[in-house]
Amino acid sequence: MNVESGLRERTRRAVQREIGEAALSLFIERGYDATTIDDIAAAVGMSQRSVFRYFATKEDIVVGKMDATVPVMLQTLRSRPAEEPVWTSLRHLFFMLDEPGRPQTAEATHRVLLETPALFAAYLRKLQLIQDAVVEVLRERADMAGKPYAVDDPAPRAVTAAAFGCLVAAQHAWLASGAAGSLGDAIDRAMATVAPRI
Amino acid sequence: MNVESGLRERTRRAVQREIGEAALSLFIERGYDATTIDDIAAAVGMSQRSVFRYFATKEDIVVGKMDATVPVMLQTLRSRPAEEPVWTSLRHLFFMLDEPGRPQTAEATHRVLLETPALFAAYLRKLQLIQDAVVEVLRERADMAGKPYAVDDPAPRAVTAAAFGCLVAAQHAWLASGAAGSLGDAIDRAMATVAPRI
DNA sequence: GCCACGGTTGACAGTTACTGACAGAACTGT
DNA sequence: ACAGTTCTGTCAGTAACTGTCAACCGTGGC
Repeated sequence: MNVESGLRERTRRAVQREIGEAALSLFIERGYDATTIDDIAAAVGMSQRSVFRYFATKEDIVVGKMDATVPVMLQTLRSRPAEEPVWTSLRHLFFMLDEPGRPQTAEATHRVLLETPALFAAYLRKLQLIQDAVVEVLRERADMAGKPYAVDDPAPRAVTAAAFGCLVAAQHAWLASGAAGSLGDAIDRAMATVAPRI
Repeated sequence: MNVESGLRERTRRAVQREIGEAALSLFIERGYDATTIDDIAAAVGMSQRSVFRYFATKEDIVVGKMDATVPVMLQTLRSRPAEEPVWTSLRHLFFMLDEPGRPQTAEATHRVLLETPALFAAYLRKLQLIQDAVVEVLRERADMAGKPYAVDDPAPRAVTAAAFGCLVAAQHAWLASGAAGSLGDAIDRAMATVAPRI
């Protein structure tokens, strides 16, 4: 039994998912701060202690699921052609954030995420961690293309930060517009206003 | 007696400053998480309750002082010529972050700020709040220059986010280099790698 | 069918960041 | 000196965590 697919691991993920969905409903319904861990535990019929066995922190119940998308994002980035402009490659990272499947809850989720101070802060920090991983891949990519960045060259980090900044700006703009149109279009518009100097 | 300069207000700021400095020393010395509010209160000889009368949260002891720089930043931005490229104007916002006067503590402060998860998250969120104010001024500026942004144009927010992203990237790069050179130079290098599409 | 075992769970106690209430001390303007 | 405001410490309470431990439960060996 490897780590990936044991029964234990599967049930664990199922429980985690169930807690996450119940918690998100409560957060959307009555607000993040007004929802206690005990409320969430009661909603899924377990003790507070057990909820903390599945999520390290309350914020993690919302932003923790982003960890799962990181390997996919990195794989996406690695699979892009080496000659493609960096900005284009970075834009492809954000396609998976376009929340396929639940159009009506996407807005409510975004609202809770961006408008709850504690959650928004946790989200921004998580994005920074993702950026660290992305920068590493960008460096790999430049190495393989025969044009490695100097170790102290801030370019990959700065360009990545600019792209993620555009992402957050797009999410804000999209929410402000009442979630009119697709989030993907909002990201496109935001990223069209800035570009790396090649 | 107006709000600005009464004796009460001055002593209040003095106490706030004293708490801030004592807390920062402790954070640098033994780490943010390992320092309790009671430790800080004891260091300045007051009760825990009183510390919370000067700072809303523990993170605020570190990032709260940024609030004071916001009006200055906005004034700086407003005083820039309207024809100046936005990117140049934004770069001028960051000059005041170059920490004049305390070169050796600047590195330690940055390290605590960027390497303590809770603090880093609070810092990123604070930067977002500053960005909101900056975006407003950019819109004012465009209005007065006779070329207003459309209400749903993500450009000012995206460009601002990109600039602040470069700032954070520069801070990371500067720290990673062991604080070699000035932070201002690091910001220049980071911002040189990206530019708005005019 | 039974038992040993690793992982899971709930109950409990403890720490820490915060908040509200209140009474007394200190300070301010007159 | 007095009245009103502000500051302060104390106390009690909430909520997010964390460690501990005994009971429980599904899996595999016999």
